[in-house]
Amino acid sequence: MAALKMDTRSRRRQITQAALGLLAEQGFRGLSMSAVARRVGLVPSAIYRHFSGKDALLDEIPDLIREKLHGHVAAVCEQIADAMGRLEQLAAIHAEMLKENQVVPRLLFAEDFYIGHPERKERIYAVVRGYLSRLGELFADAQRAGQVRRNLEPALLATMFLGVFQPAAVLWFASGGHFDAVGHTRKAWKLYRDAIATK
Amino acid sequence: MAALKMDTRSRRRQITQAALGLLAEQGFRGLSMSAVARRVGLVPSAIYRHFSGKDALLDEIPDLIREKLHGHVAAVCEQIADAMGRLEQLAAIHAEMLKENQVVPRLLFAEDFYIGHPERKERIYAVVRGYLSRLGELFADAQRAGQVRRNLEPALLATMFLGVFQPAAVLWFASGGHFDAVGHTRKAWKLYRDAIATK
DNA sequence: CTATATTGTGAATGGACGTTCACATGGAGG
DNA sequence: CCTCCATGTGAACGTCCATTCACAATATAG
Repeated sequence: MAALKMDTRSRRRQITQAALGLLAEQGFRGLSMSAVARRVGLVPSAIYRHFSGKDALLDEIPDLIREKLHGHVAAVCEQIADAMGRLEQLAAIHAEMLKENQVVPRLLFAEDFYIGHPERKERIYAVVRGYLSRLGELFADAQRAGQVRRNLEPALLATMFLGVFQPAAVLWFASGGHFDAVGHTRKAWKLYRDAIATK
Repeated sequence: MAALKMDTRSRRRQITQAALGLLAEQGFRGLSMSAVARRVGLVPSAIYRHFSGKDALLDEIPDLIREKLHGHVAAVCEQIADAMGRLEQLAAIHAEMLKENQVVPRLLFAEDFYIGHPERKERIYAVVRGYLSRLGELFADAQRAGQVRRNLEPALLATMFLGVFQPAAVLWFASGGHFDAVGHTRKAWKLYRDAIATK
């Protein structure tokens, strides 16, 4: 029954990843110390060798999400040079990776995560704003390339970009995975692209 | 300390309303039997005179939400005759009533609500689809009135309509009420309206 | 006014979860 | 090979919550 020993550095990574996985798959409710421990093959009390408590573990999560989101953008930017092409690909990625990206709304609407920890909500908000700001840069690129009308603010463009896949994500989630989020996102993107394109 | 007696019919309504209020204000976590009882001025065990258990109480909630959503549409349709005017007003209402309408995402992402009750998720999905279907009719009206291009499916139009205010709602929520959802929704609606308008 | 059914109360129960602690174990350095 | 510290274990504790139950209070019918 005894689990292999592991140095704290690796174990911490393993534990935070397990927590993120549980959050994505089962939501905040499934994120119990027992469940985390089970997932890494340990006993609940063993977690306390590496984290002072559940709070310390939860505090790691916003950063993991930020890295994940920015990872998507970075990957797209490496593959594609065209500004609008990048955005189109990003929309598609969001529609395809709903399963993993459920973490964001699930964490956002998990009250237990904020109760007594208002700074956590601010951190999540900062992550979202950071992502929107990055999207805004992409739209500004598209404007400089003459692909998007210059009278539209990048911040508005970025926020509305969320509207391209977010409703589809919600419907996909509510339908238990049946709603065709990829198809809807493709159509919505085309409409949005034409709406903001230079005439 | 003894609370006034009340017939089950009225008490049930009072209790379900209290539950809905708690859900809107504090989220699913705040929806404990003790909190519900406190809000109606009773003791937890008294709730069981009117509901067989928490499950029976929770089962009432989707219908309450449906009535609320359809109430918005009905009110707008009474006030305004023009199809596009109705939709514009609906978008504005959604942006203004974020505080109350938080119930929808809060319930949607409350895993505790579904665990062991898959039919509840289906019911919420049915409520959302019903609302989208109603929105689709409004867009079909606008198409018949020659205000919206006929080659766009009403279902797509309705879902994308959610994208007009939904990202603003999420940002408003994440920012703790600071994000200007009303302003963003107004701008987003204008862009969307022009994108789908007959040329 | 009195009897009875309905509604409200307070204490107690059981389960889930986070956390602690005394003890066991394994692996790296002497 | 042996020692010692970091890591893992299992049992126990406190808390919170939903639920139950014996009892009290109240309204209403007769």
